Amino acid sequence: MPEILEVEFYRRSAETVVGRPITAVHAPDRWFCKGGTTPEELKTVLPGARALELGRRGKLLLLHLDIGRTLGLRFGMTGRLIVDGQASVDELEYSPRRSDPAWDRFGLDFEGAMLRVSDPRRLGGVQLDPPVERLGPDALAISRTELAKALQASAPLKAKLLDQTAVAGMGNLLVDETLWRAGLDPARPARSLTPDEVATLHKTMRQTLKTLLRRGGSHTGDLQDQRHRGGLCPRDGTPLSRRQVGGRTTYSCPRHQH
DNA sequence: CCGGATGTTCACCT
DNA sequence: GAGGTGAACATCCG
Repeated sequence: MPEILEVEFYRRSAETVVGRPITAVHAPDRWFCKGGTTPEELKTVLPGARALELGRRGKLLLLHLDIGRTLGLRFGMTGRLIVDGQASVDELEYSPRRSDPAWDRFGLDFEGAMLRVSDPRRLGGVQLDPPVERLGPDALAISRTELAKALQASAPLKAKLLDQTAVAGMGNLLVDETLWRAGLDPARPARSLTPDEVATLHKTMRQTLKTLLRRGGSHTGDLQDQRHRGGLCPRDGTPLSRRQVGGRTTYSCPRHQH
């Protein structure tokens, strides 16, 4: 997916629909409707409603509607939000360049605007009143204290950062980039971090998200070009370690990440 | 041809 | 309960 940065771009690009009434609902894929939400319900509830504002919690995009309901959009790994027929994030590595209309899993028409979720692999989804409370603090807003609390676990540091109920928004690329910059070993038990290390991680995470947001996305990290077998640490030239941590392929520098 | 890829959920173990 | 693993989703790429 889109990790938190891409979803933030989606949120911004979709601002254009605020205040406009929904005129039509496209929900051709029942499987894409999650958590008890059905195409029939969406087509009954949504027409006529207006978006009051757009929100986001981690990777979950939220349309707060004037009918007291909230529509949640998830993008999985390959989902894209298309606004007014134009993809808002062009360089989504694992999405095909051109979007096939057959991959439109959900869409809303507004007066003078439209949204489409194009998702080849169908890993995303749409849900009315999604359980936002199950997500941890948003990675772009989390405090040091909240981060420290999220790391009170024996699981690997990386696993907790990927756990959306602990911290919402971090994905595989952002976690590897952040831990590489912070000099922290992804496999360390989360709760083994000292208060100083938590402070460093917090500062580094904020700086990393800010920088990569400015650069244009999760794939613009300094580590990105070396995320392959035989890759070298951009900082010290050491061959990178490649292993599974928290169930995901993980690149880290054995020399400067501890 | 095969493996793996910015993700989440669930079943099934330990 | 916590944590780990593998499957499922479906397409593209090296």
